[in-house]
Amino acid sequence: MRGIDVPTVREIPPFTEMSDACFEEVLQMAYLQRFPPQVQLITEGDPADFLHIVIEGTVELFGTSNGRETTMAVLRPPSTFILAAVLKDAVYLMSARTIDRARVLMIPAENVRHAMEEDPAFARAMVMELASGFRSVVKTLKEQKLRTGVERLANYLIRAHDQTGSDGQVELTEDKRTLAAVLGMTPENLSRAFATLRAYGVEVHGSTINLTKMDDLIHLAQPTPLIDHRSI
Amino acid sequence: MRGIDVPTVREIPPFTEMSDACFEEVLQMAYLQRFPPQVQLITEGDPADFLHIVIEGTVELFGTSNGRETTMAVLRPPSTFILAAVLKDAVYLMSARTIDRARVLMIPAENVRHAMEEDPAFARAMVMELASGFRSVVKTLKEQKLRTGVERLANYLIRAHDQTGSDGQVELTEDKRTLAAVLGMTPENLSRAFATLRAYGVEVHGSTINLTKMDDLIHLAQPTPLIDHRSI
DNA sequence: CGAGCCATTGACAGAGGTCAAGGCGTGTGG
DNA sequence: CCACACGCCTTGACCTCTGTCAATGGCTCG
Repeated sequence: MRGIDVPTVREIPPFTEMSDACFEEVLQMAYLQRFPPQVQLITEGDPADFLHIVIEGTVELFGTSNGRETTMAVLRPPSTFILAAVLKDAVYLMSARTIDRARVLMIPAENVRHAMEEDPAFARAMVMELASGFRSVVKTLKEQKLRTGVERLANYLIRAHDQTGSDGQVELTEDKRTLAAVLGMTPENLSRAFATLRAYGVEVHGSTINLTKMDDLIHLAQPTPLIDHRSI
Repeated sequence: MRGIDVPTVREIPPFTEMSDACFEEVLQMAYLQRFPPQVQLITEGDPADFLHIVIEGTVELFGTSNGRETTMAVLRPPSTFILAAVLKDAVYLMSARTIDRARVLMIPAENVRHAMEEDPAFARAMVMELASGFRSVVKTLKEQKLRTGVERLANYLIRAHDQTGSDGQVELTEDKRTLAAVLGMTPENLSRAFATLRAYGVEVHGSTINLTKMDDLIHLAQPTPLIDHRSI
């Protein structure tokens, strides 16, 4: 293994319950690499040679077709990505690039598949990871098809609010350009969506957002655990 | 097992490589049920008690929120659905209803998870199924976000054409109302999309479609294996 | 033959993208 | 210290895509 802080990696979900022998073997051929912002890590259509795990920083998954581009997900640690492609020994369906400076652990696909054969606990963890990923994409698709842009923004703010202080204030963790991509709209449209939400007590001061009429906002957003509850 | 034609079930992908003992045990508690058209099989938000496998007929997965509804997928045999919810012992994220008359095999979630622990071949088949499902949803999301309605229809016709005779003729396997749902648009919009495609050699005669200018149609549709290739 | 469903078409409205212009803050260089 | 340039965000005008509502025509089935 190259450049790896072993104890840190050992605490990341897919590895916590792994046998020592398999852990050793998997890390044997793995890389831990640092990347500057805006570096493309993988390209859709390429064979899936490595399983990727975000250890630090932020990574964006995106898709392209017909000259258009769309953000599929934004990942923060600890997140595994392109697991399905690795298991099926297929090509990547999405591309990935860093947003922040980031550290990414890369494990050869071969070793991942082998470790799953050998170590039932690791296999179970990977299956759970895959199932969670599946459900995430389903929620994203539901959100995309069932909500307007304004509603997606409102629900995003409510989620961010619940996950942090819940004190009526939200600090955006990404610039608005990126937030627009996450929410599946253009930056211009995001500005308009914020303007629309002013009537629902959403006050924008740079990257700080105050929510002064939570009841009104929730009434507009209609959050549901079947879309908004991350990790269910 | 109740009402099950054992040899038939044995030939369905997840069961082909299963050990006899596990196969017996799984089927022990399973139901094979017949349903008339338009019957709701599962409801989003309910706990995932059974893994479902479509043996015959057509099943639609759909999602609801805020009084709106959207089709997530249309399944034909042999298709497993809601596998992720079963593995995570979570609630359904989608609802399901029959379109046709259908036969569905239902296996208690408990037994599925137990069989995966006991039978590595079955576990592997289930993981492959889950990974394939994941990639399907990703493709659906990409198609939804990157293509207009007209483009989605054009690509659907090209896929249908390639999968059947490839003789310039396509026979629609569902009524247009359902096709519109599959493509994520209203029936009115589907009609207009067909009208738009007339200029690209698409001639509609009831449920028979003639494609007389494949080159033009392909040029418009810009198909890509990373969205359109089913089972990659 | 009539009821009812489906598909089609037209008119309209809303959501969202594109293009262009301008404001504001930050940082750099004179 | 100020001037300028650059990037990001915002705003306005406009257009496309899509959904909604309503009316019509065709088909099937009782």
